[in-house]
Amino acid sequence: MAPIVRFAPSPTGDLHIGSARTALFNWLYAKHTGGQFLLRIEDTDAERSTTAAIDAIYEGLRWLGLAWHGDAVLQSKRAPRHREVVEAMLAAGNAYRCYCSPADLEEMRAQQKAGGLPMRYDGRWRDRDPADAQAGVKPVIRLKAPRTGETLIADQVQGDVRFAAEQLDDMVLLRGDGSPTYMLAVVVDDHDMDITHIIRGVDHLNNAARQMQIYLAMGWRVPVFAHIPLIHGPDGAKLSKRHGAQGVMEYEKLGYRPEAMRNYLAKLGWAHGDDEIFSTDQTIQWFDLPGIGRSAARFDYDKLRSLNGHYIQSADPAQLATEVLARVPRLPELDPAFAGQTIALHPQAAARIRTLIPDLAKRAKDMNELASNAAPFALAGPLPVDAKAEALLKPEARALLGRLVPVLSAVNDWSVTALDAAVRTLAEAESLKLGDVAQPMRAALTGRTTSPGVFEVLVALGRNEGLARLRAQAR
RNA sequence: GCUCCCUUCGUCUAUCGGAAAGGACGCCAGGUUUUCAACCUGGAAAGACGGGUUCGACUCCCGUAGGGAGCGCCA
Repeated sequence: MAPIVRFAPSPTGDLHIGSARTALFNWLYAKHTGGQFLLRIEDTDAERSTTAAIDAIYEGLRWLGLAWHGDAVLQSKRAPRHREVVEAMLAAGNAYRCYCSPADLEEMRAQQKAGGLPMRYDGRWRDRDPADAQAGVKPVIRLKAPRTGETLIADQVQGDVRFAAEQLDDMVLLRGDGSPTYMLAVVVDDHDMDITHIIRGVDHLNNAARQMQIYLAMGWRVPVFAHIPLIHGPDGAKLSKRHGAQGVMEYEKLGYRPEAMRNYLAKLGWAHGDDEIFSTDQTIQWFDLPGIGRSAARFDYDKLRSLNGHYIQSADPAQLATEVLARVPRLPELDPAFAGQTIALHPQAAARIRTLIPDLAKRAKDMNELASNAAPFALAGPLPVDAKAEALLKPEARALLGRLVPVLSAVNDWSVTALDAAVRTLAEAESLKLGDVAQPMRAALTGRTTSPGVFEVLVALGRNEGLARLRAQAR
C-alpha cells in the first residue's frame, strides 16, 4: 500500500518557516514513495483560527510548489465524528466523565508542583459516582489510560522511545462544551484519512505517546511516526521574530526563490552524503526517513543566500528576465533605496533586460538585488546617479567622456568586440588603463559604480541611448 | 520540579568500530579581471567533558555539563 502522509498546520498566522519544512518533508516522502500528500487544517481553536490564516497556508504551500492531494480537510467540520468516537469509547469503558472545575485542577497542579511531583491529572473521577458532582459543572470526558506498563514509540527518526504509563495522565477528549480537543481530533482524523506515516516536529513526540492510547483504545492501526528536529535561530534559540523572517511569504518578499528554499530547507536536518545542491527531482529521488538527523539545526541566512544566488544563475534566462520585469515595479515596497519612488518601465526594458540577464544574474544573491541592478536599464525617465558614481565623475573624467563620445560614434558595428577595441585604442592613445576609461563610462551609463561589463551595457542600451547617456555626463 | 530528545570546524553536515575526520556556507590569501560579481587555486577551522566496553572508539554503554521539547477543557 502506498503511504499517505499529511501536513496538519493550525491556522494562526503566516505559514511558519519551520512548518514549511515539515510540509516539505511530508511532500518529499509522498513523492519519493509514490504516495499521497494530504492537507488538513487544524482549526478547532475557533478563537485563534482565521480564514486569512488559512489562505496564508495555501499561499505559502503554493509558492513553495508543494501541491496537496484533493481538498484540504477542515478539522472544525469534523466535530460530530469526533464526538461519535468518544461515545464509542465511553460505551466501551475506555473513557469517563470528569466533573472537576478549573479551580480544582489548578489547586491540584499547584500542590503537585509544590511537592516536586509531576504535574498530571490524578484520575480522581475515574471511578467516582457522577452523583457526587457539584451542581452546574459540565463534565469533560477523559480517556481512561492504562496506569501501568509503558508505551513504545518506534520512531523512524528518534528511534525507540519509551514512556512509562505513570507519565501519561487521563487526557481530556471532549471539553465541557462538547467540543473535541486537539489530541482526540488528530487521532480520529489521521485514522479516518488513512494516514500511514506521521512526519511532524519533535515538539509532538510526547504527544505521540498520549495519542497512542487512543489508537489502542479504539483498536486502530497505529501509523508510523517520524519526529523531525526543530529549526532554531542563528543564535541557537528558538526561531522567533527577532531572528528576522518567519513566514514563508516573507522570504518571497526578500527575494528568495522557491527552488532555493526547497533545497536549503531539505538540507536542514536531512542529508544525502556530501551533496549540497540538488534539484527538486533529485531530492525526491534521494529523500528518505533514515537520512533525517536528530539534532536541531540553526537557520543560516548566508548559506540560504549562497544557494539562492546559485539558483538565480542557473535559472532559465528568459524566465528570469520575466520575473525581474515583474519585480522591478515592486521595488518601492521591497527595497528601501526605492521607497516612495514612482516606477515606470521603459519601452525597451524587456529587450534590454533579456540581453543583460546572464550578466546581471551573476551579481545577485536575491531577486531584489537583481531587480535593483536591472533598474538602470528598465526604468523610464532620467537616469539617477548615485553618490559613488557622482564621485567618480570628476572634471577630468567628464572631459575624457567628451573625447570618448566621438570615438564611439564612429563605431559602425555596435558590438561588444568592436566597442571594446575602440575604447582600448583610445585608452592606449591616452596612456590610460582600460579601467580608467571603463569606470567613468559605467558611472555615466548606469549611474552606479558596479554593473555588468560596460560594453555589454552599451550593446543592451543601443547606440542612441548609450551615446546619449555618455553625452549627458560628458563635458 | 518531572518526562523525553539532542551534542563532529563559527554554521549546515558526511562518517554507520580500524580514514591524514570529508564536503558546503562564511572567513583569510592568491589568480583572473573594465568595477562589482562570477570563476579557479590554496589556507585556518571540529568529535562538549569524564568514565567505561574493545586489540582498536567520533562511532557502543554510563555519568556530568550545555541546549531543546513537552507536562492545558492551545494546537
